[in-house]
Amino acid sequence: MSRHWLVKTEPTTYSMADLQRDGRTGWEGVRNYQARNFMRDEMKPGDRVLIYHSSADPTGVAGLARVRAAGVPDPSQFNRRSEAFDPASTRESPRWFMAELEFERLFDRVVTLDQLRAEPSLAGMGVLRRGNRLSVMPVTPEEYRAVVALAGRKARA
DNA sequence: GCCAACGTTGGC
DNA sequence: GCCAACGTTGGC
Repeated sequence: MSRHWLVKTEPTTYSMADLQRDGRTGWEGVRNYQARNFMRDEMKPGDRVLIYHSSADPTGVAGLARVRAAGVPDPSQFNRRSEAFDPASTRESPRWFMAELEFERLFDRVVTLDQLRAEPSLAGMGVLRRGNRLSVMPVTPEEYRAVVALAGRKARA
């Protein structure tokens, strides 16, 4: 059964528009064990993903992606020049894993944090929880659908 | 830039 | 295995 996810990114580092341009990307640099475990053990190809812009104006869900692959060793852990370099990790036994995400849709407007908070059906959503810092987390199918509904129809060309 | 929240590290 | 210090996240 396919699952649904929310992943955070700071758009000054990598934005939904960047994903649209690239088509797909490796979700590198996540260095939190819980987030890693989700990407290594629970994400599956085809899963749907909400892309959330944090430390942004406005903050909120900026679009949709799909999991192309999961449990992929994160190459940045081996890159000395990367901020995410991990000298303790080896290629034989990598510590960090990532997902590969595929662009699906850029929302016409960000579904803002305020909008998410105002939506009763999203009251239990992880990203709204106080003090939440997890950058990869599951969402329920209902939450996913509610966010897509808030984004509205795709504008006509 | 502030600061609350919380994960990680390391001394013991 | 405790827990204080420290670093990071992320909204404001």
